[in-house]
Amino acid sequence: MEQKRRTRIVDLLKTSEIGQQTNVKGWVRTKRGNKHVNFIALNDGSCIHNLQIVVDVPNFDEELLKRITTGASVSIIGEICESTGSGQKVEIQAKEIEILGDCDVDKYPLQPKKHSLEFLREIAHLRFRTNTFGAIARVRHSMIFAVHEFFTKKGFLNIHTPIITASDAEGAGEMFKVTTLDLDNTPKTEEGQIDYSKDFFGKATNLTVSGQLEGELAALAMGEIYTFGPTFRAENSNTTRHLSEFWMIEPEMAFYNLDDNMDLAEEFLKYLIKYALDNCSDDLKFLSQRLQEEEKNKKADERSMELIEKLEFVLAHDFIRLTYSEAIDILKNSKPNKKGKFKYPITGFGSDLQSEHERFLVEKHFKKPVILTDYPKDIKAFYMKLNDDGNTVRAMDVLFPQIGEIIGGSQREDSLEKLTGRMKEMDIPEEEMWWYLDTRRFGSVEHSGFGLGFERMMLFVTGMGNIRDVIPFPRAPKTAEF
RNA sequence: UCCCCAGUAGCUCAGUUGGUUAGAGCGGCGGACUGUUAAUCCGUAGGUCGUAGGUUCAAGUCCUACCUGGGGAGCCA
Repeated sequence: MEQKRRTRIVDLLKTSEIGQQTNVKGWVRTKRGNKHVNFIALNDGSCIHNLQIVVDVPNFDEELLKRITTGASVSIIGEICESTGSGQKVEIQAKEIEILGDCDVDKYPLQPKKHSLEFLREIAHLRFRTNTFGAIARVRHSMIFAVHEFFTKKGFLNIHTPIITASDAEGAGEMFKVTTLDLDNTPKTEEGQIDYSKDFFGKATNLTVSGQLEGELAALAMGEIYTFGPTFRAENSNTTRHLSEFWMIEPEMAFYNLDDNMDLAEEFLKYLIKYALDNCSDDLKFLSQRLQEEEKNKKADERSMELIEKLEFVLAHDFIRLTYSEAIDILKNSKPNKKGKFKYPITGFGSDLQSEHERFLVEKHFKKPVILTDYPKDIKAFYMKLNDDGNTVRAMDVLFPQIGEIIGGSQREDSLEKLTGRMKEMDIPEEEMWWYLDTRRFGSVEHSGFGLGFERMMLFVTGMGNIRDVIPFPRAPKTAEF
């Protein structure tokens, strides 16, 4: 067979070169027809749509056609034709068919029918071959690109922060240990503790839970920076919103106060959403239709807004900004609180906001994304700037419908004295953080930053319900198969 | 980690107060149809009822433990 470079299906479907010969390669989704003509739906991952291959059966060997089964890979040489059927504009009239890889239908788990997401999670190595996961993979790529484009346009530098860290003081969560010690025979100190001085790095090391502290070092020299890398949390979290390994975007900006920080966060989220609408419309339409079918099984009052409509709605409206104290007042006087509908009733300042409260504010009260600021210092991290009231810190959480906290950020404490004071209160050892504190010793400036969980953004943009479906190879407790 | 729900054919599920030979749809396979759109129509094969114990004359069905999956909570992004 003549080996010409193949044409991608996404390009063929846009072509006007009727009558031209072309070569396509891909995986068979379905084959149907009769003894005279067969139709192959071929997909090569370049777009959500399949290309229809028309096969005049008498022109081909019967045994060859039998091998064209769901999942088989084929190379087709044929002529681009206007389709006489109604499902597509162009199709390929096959001249030569080569089976690249057979696919035993008795063993291949993907069938030409609808599969549940739970089942596909068990065969995650093959789920790229479905419409849904193909669409998600393409949207995910577009979102990655949009992140870099947004920050590049704004003059931010991308900084690679370390994945292995020695710092365990940040307190963002349980960490995965990194070691080359023989776990069956660990060296011990005189006190009987594990002697990490004998370990690879000469000290105890972990996988990073955040690039923020290192990001601050860069920001306090480069101005505006962002990180976009893998992050690890060893929490035993079993939810639809948590992963043990996820990708986080953390911008950090010198000379930004909390208001600047909020402006940036809102602009950033809207940029990503607009990018998806502008560049992933076919995939989003497919994901939306999928969701609409699922929604049919729900009660009328539990149905959510259509996906694209929802994305456009978020673009069109300002996020609501209010302080923690204002939120507490709203919640305290809310119907569910007065009627005792909250599992955790709101009594006043200091109450921690539970998901039920966040959901009430976002989904019932404002019906828009909400940015909550100025939380009590006791429920937030040590590095957040203390307000003049001495009680609250310049924190901000961006809350999205269905997802909850999508962004957490703050203006950072730039006073060395106040920062070390907070560290003492929270029992964070100063010695280990000397390099971080140096930023406050030498030319400290007002600065701010936030962290966006990339997969949470993916949940929102794709409308998917489980975070394990928006990352190709999910890592979660008891889950590391693929 | 806690609470709730589920596990029956390749997939999605039904299976009555415990009772004789385990059911459907989809998918597969065979056949029919000269252009189909996850085609349609006819036929057909396919089961260690999650695992291990227990109760009972009798267990897919009841009890216990464990495993797996899902939903919710907490932790958070």
